Amino acid sequence: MVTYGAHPGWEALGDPSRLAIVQRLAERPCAVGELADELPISRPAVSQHLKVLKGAGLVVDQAVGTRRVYRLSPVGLSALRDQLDTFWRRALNGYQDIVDEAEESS
Amino acid sequence: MVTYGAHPGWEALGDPSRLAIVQRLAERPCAVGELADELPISRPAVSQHLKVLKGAGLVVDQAVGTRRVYRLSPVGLSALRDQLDTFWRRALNGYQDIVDEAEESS
DNA sequence: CACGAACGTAAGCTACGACTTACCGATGGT
DNA sequence: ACCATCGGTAAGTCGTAGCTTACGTTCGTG
Repeated sequence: MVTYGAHPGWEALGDPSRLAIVQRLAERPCAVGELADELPISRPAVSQHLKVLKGAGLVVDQAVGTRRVYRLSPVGLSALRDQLDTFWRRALNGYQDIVDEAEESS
Repeated sequence: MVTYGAHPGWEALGDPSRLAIVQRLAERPCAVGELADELPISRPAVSQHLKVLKGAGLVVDQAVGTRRVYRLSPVGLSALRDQLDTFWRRALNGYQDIVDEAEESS
């Protein structure tokens, strides 16, 4: 298993179906059935994926009558965004800024 | 499976071991053996992960004598960065910019 | 020229995750 | 009160990703 203590959002976005769900939710908030209609998987499969995305803090849900509307969570996405931005910035300047000093975050 | 035509980088970063490798490479360029020493997996395992990361365009390798030094690829990371930034921005403003055009009725 | 170091690849095993069908609870309308 | 809709959960199957060991190859060094 070996969790490495990484943000669960990366594993959540690693699945193609979940990334597709996130892409749909980036366009508009959706109920479970709507997502299942647009995707080549069953509705329970979508439900399970949403559970993972919710556990990773990437989506939030809201009960509307008998339906549950899901939408993206800005706070959850910002964590991944910042980390990926760090990777990109480090790679961009050719590791120039590493020479001086190191500050760590576990 | 069902590829959805997504960027392969998401699946590449979805594995905890590969994310750990990327984190190490974000600090400094590394050879395969160096990464294997810092990680709880064997050297061939690291090699296979690097192959996936390279296929996704997230890392580039350079032969230095008998060693292969890997480092992050800015261009590969920027694609993921932009997409994740789009997700984040859409979620942040509460889908305000979508309301005008799209209208659904069931 | 031979030996060791560093790496990639092949083969094989194992475990986990993604998916399905079936079932059940909750909500809303008539 | 009844029924239909919507969604989460359980149980079970199956594919495949990830890991290891073993081997082949390249490069540098004595």
